Amino acid sequence: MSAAKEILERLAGDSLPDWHLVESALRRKTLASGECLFLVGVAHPVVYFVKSGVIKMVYETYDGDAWVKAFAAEGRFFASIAGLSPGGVTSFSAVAACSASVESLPYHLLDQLGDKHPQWQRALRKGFELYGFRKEARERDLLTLSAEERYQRFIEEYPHIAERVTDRDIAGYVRVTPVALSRIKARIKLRQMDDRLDI
Amino acid sequence: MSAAKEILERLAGDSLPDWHLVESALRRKTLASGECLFLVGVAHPVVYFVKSGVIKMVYETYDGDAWVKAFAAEGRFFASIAGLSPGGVTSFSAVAACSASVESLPYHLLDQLGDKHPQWQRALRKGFELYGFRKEARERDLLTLSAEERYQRFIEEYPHIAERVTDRDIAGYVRVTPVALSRIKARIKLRQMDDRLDI
DNA sequence: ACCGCTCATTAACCTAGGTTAACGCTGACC
DNA sequence: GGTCAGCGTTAACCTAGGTTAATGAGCGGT
Repeated sequence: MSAAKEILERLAGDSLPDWHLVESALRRKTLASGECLFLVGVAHPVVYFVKSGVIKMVYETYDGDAWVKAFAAEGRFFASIAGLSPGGVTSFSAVAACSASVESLPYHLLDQLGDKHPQWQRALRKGFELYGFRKEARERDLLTLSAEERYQRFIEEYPHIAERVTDRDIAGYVRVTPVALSRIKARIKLRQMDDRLDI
Repeated sequence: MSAAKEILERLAGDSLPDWHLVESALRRKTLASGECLFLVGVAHPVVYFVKSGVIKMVYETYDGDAWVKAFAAEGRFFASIAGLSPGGVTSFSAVAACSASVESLPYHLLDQLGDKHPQWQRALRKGFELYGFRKEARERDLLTLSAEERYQRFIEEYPHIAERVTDRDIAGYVRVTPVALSRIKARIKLRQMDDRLDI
């Protein structure tokens, strides 16, 4: 059975009708590390589901830095919400942070299914609710934690992602430069050694 | 006509049935500046609508700083998404940033209306979609802009809020200390004077 | 085996912002 | 009218992180 279906039905709390429509619209794509799924600033009303690997969503600034908005690993849906609504364009790019495979689905199909079946509308609503919940947490981390705390939390919370992406990308997620991240790691290691000596 | 109703029906793209249920569940509350609507860490499945004034949503850290997650002014809905789901607790506090009046609505009513009427489910979904869109923008600002840029963007984008809340709260939103914000303002003013002399 | 690439680390220097403290202003409350 | 508390500003000092550059390790391509 499709992993995506299972996740959506858990969201809806119900079985989802017309799944065959999803099945036939679904496109599978395999990506090498560094390969781009979509670029910032384009109309792209598509929702993705990660089958394997890690996708990073990045904001590129005018002066060439790339900050990592979020990672999506196996079992996660993602999309640029700004790029979903008619006339909207994506607000970030999506790039494979390691070799990955994804499934894609045109958003208008989900929208139609939502209008047709309350179960689907509910699944979508719960999906956005969950998205809002996650964004709240990310916003809180960016507002209230120091760079070092954000790094520590990231590797504790997402070890399965941390071990597969480069330190450079982790730095982009923590919102420091790779140089600063290297210093932070050295600082933590030093402190751990001190702690051991203190016993 | 209720301003909240108008906004919700625009989201749904349709008229909303059973509005009388909302009408009779709605509670109005007036708040003096600094008065608290709800505290962090409590079960609070309530959605608010701002009739007048400005509400600030704040994260309190263990060492006593208060960072401003967001402001909500007239015409905005808000809630702690984490506090909406059964068993969840609010992830921030809501406090009046100036004298304000709000309407409140138990979330379970909206949830029920959503299960009962597709128009409501759609309104809720669109509401969360909009919330996600806003959170995406906030996250991007925190990730890609400097403190000074965040301040400039805030006063340009929300002048009607900036003029009514304290600099202290603006600093909390921009994610700097009040002292640093004062320096930033001085820096900007100095540059503007230089610009004028350069003509 | 060699080249060339990207990545992680380290050092040196610089800057923005945090911290603490002092000062003046305003507005609420006796 | 006097007192007090909170706010915004400024100054002095400190620290975390940005910037630039050099170094070395790993690795795919030839």
